[in-house]
Amino acid sequence: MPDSDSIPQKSLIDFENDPCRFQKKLLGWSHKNPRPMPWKGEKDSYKIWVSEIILQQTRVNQGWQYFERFVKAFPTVEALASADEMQVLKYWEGLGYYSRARNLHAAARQIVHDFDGHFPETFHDLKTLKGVGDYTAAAIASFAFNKPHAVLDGNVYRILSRIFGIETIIDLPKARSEFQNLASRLLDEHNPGAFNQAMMDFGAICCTPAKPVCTECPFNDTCRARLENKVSELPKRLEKRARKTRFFFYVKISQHGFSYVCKRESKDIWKGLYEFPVLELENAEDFKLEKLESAFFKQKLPKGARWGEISSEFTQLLTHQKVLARFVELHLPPEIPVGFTKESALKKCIKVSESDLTKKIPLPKLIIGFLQKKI
DNA sequence: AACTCGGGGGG
DNA sequence: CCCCCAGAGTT
Repeated sequence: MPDSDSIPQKSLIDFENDPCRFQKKLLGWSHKNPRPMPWKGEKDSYKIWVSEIILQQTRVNQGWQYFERFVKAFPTVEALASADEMQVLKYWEGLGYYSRARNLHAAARQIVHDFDGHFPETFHDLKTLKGVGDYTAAAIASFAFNKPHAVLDGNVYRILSRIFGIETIIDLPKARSEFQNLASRLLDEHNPGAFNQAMMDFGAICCTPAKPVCTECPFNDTCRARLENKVSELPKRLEKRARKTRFFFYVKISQHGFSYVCKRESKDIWKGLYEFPVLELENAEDFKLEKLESAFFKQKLPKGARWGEISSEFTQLLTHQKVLARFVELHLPPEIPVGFTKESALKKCIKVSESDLTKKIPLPKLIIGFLQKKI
């Protein structure tokens, strides 16, 4: 372990005053390590925008099928703006972070109305779009319009924290400005798109979160984390919080080939998606029909209604919570209308055919899992 | 500044 | 299991 005096300070900070040297190493690496992607070389700002939104907190492998389907269904900003939200969400089904889809849709309408259908080109204007923050605005500005804005994403945090040995906890707001300033200083202003692309490719392929390939890294001679044996400790993050478990008891109503679903409106998970009438329970011991009967029907089941079996457990892991669900079918005779109860949980339901349920209604993965297992 | 929004792939 | 991913919005 070399003491810190033996580390050549000058060569480490030298990148900040000599960004060209950083750029040369990075772009040299990029040239030797091409990373083909479906949207690379894309000039259509609309498609660049869509790809950036889809890729937020999402791996390329997970997102690219969605991207291709999405731009095929909505080839232009006008097409997206004139679609309805349920249709847009259906194309997002299974991808997660559904506010991205709702914001994308709303922003398409912003572009048509506020920008007269002309895609905004400046960082400032881009940021007025819903769902477009610092990262996405910089990405679109640089990729589509060759404007000098450095992107700051998870890759960039990781790369810079290691090369410069920055121990600031990256979840903290002050880290954002610190890293943004550094990234902006290093940016190749004559080639911002290529620089940003190279940074992210480098982070995805070489300076990876676990087991980075330092032997092939162009910065391995001066990387502070490597010299100090801290590669696995950087970047520094906040401790994770514990995950809470929630219990959802779903009622799948079956009535001559139709079901009832309601839209999740509250400020909670899966906003905008649809689900069966649900009773949220306090604990796993409450999965009992009496609970449903008292909550939904005030103890009195409609005439002719018949319960099915309570399903096994279905679970869905989210970042901050775990959802544990059971389903039970309620067979209803055709003549009983949905307004059979005064319960608000059922009042807002819409009646859908089994085929619309899977083809048109955007559903959480949890529900899809139940539907597939049932068949 | 803290929290929340999904889901998947890899160690 | 745990980590984290081409982040953003809300409180």
